[in-house]
Amino acid sequence: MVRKTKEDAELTRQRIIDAAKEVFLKRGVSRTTLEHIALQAEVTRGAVYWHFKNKTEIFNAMRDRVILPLIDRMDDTLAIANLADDVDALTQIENSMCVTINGLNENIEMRQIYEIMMIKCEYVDEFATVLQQILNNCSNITEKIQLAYERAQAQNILAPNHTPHALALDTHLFFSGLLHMWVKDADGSRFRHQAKELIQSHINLRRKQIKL
Amino acid sequence: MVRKTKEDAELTRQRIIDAAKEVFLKRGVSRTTLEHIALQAEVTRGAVYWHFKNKTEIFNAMRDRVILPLIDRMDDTLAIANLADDVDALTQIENSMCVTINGLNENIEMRQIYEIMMIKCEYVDEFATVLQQILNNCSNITEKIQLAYERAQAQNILAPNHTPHALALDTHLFFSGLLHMWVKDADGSRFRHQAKELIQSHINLRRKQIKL
DNA sequence: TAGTTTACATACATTCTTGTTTGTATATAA
DNA sequence: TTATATACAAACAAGAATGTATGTAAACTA
Repeated sequence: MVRKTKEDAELTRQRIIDAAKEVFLKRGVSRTTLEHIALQAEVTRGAVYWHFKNKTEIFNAMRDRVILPLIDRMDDTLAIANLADDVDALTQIENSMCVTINGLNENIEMRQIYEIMMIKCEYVDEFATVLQQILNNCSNITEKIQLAYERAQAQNILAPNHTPHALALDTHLFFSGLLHMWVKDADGSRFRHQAKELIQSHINLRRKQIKL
Repeated sequence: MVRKTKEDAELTRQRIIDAAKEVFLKRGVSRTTLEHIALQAEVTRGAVYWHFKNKTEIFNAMRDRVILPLIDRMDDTLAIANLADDVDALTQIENSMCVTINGLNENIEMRQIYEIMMIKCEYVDEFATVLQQILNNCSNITEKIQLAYERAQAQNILAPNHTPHALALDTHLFFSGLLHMWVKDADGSRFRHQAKELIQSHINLRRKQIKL
């Protein structure tokens, strides 16, 4: 039997992405051949070439599976709308970071794809554009964090003598480093188990101390 | 003419490493072939195979050129010996980070090799061990930073309510993120130009505020 | 100064990948 | 119900890349 229904076809497409993810993780993106992916997906290269133009397209499809939802969630957590709730702006920032860490902890796929993107992919040629997207994303997030810090300042919960801009950059770099280490620390002995404490302590450093 | 003197041979060895660096940067480590490297070095693959067993060995040789000296320099800056000078422990930490940023600013080769290691290399198989080395290095640096924070505490220049351990991890993650962004921000528009200010502000956040 | 080793260049064999082409059974649309 | 497009499998062709084997002239050594 060859021809499948549209639903079946979409299913194989997803299985190819799944397969690619597994192989990318094991062998790195560059060393992965379409044959590897096809084998893992239990189809032939014919199927792979039918659904995707090349490896880059598969990579992007895989990436979209986690990146798009994630950005949304971070945005949500940092949104001004949440001001209505009882969380202050600093807690908002803390939560926005914890949301991502939670995602990594609970969602195996997200963990895998992050690992691929961070240490199993070379950002050259076609992949250089991905890097630009990542950088743009960083700018966006930093801006939103800065807005949150400004709100924190207005709420008078921020330790004095620091500008929201500098704080936002510092937080973003901290978080960026945390994500990298979280991913690299595969056995979880160094960073993973204390990620949340690190985030808390990072935010507490910025909180105005209550005078006794 | 074929046979060269020992000095000449060492020279071609270095030229091969130089060439590898250039090609790695352009094409990524995986996509680089020994033929590419040979061409860039204006030798044949025969010469490359004479000096190196394979691509991994070239990569490691390249890596050693910057990693080994760098670790030494960071260690020096954080060393207790410097206590004799007039720099306090927090300034020591600040300096240790600035030393690396300075290196990146001034040393093209260091910049290039960092870029290769961070975004142009896939850490799988033989390269997985490199990742472990990097992680170990991170632990060492964090420990030394922690010691410096403990000294800062003893010097009574540290803001209260924060443990040296947490501060050290936070600083290390910040710095790790900074390095990553510094490298990714190739056009220098986002991070490179303000790296030092970011470091300063990161350290100032920890400094006990002088009471007015 | 003759033999040996070095520092490569050249040539070869093999395997891996890729992209394309062709074939085909079956959904689906008209 | 028939024509066409779909969703693949299978085969093909061509080029890359690797590792090794062989050749060789000059440097070094005894």
